[in-house]
Amino acid sequence: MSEMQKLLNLKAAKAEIRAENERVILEAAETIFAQHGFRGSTMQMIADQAELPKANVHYYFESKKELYRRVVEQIFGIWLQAADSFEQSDNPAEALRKYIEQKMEVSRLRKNGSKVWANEVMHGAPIIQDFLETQLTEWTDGRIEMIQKWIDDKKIRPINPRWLLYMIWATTQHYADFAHQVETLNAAEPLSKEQWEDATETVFQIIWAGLAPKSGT
Amino acid sequence: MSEMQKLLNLKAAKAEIRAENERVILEAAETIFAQHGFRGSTMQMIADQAELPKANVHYYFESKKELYRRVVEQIFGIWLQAADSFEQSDNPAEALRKYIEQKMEVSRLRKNGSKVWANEVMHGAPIIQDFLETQLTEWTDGRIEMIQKWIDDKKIRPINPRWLLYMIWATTQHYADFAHQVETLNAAEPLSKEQWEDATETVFQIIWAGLAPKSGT
DNA sequence: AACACAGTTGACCAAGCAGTCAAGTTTGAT
DNA sequence: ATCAAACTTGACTGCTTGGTCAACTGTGTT
Repeated sequence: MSEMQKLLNLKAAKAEIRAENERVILEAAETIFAQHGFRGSTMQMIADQAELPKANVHYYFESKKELYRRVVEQIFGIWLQAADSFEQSDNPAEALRKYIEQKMEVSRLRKNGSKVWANEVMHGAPIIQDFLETQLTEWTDGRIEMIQKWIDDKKIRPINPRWLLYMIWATTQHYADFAHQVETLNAAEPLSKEQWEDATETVFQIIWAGLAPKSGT
Repeated sequence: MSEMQKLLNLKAAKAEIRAENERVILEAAETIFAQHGFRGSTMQMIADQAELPKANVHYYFESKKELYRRVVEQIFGIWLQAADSFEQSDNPAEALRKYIEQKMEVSRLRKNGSKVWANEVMHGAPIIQDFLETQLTEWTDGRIEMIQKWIDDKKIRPINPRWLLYMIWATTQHYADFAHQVETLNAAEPLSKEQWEDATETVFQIIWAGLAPKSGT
């Protein structure tokens, strides 16, 4: 075993502990930040959620802000990933269906992340303003161009693509950000699998019927 | 001047001071709570915004929670008021147009209120859960019945009315709650009057075209 | 056995904050 | 002029909380 190899083994073992702990803390932080917002969350709450002493959380993340930033960055990654589904088809109906389905899945499976993102943006995006200005702007402009092309090709009716995108974002995120309201209005029950599917289908149906030049899928 | 009259005059004068100060404080609180959330806002910030000493704010509102509750209750009133516009016509297209227009106006003019509401619901509605369970549930059930009747009368295509309502809420509130994102994507400019009108019209057009049995308004 | 080093943890501290209080001021009535 | 009652306000207090620190543990190397 060379010196180098030994060092690498040691580092690998330690790195694993570090990776696992960071994962646990990030997950706990996402939950707590989603429930209480940035200021409403305490490092103690996050530590309790992660089942670690508070000082240990500070060992892995310099500050509360740093931890929060990491959580928000993670969400943005997921957001972008879902956004890719827009590219999977050249057919407007299929592309939109895939994107809406994907965004609804994110709302269902990553409810906490969506809430943290919503909170961050609602308070003026103090942490991730640069993401909005660079990556989000680029992605949005690209998609607008794409939708405009559909319009030029008479594949969909002429509407302002920007407002269409906002409509999709808003509607799909609503099921995460306003989950509590949705559940209260659903006799205090979480939506069932069938309800999620029905809601997804309805959102797609209304939007697509609203866009199609004549009718049909 | 009777004893009673004198007392009433005094009371009226004092009541005016009280009413005015409460108004100023509530407005300041709405702004600050919208920007920083409940925990992120300090009584000092609210006092500064209202241009009053902090102790004076506490003279009019027992506690931060009490002040917050009053702000949220006020928003709910506005929300319900906008909701009335749904009733103004028996014609689905007109009723929906009025409602969407009204909700977009609320988003434009009462951005801060919308944000406070969104924040409250997102964090599990700890303060206004009773409103959700009573008034909001009643209103929603009523509207669902109404939309169902439109469907039964073949005035609109058969969709689940509940998801339609959520779609309208989500889309219109998006322009208030995510105003910062919308502005960032609009070259850091607030939407112009024309853009607001265009967005409103597009939202209505897509939804209505998505609902109409055949086509046209 | 001695060492190095990443990880763990209870105890502590300084800053910030909601809420209090007691001493003032203003206003209208007599 | 005097009084009462509502309003005003600077100074204070006790608690919460982000962050630190120094002592400790576990593990693999020599």
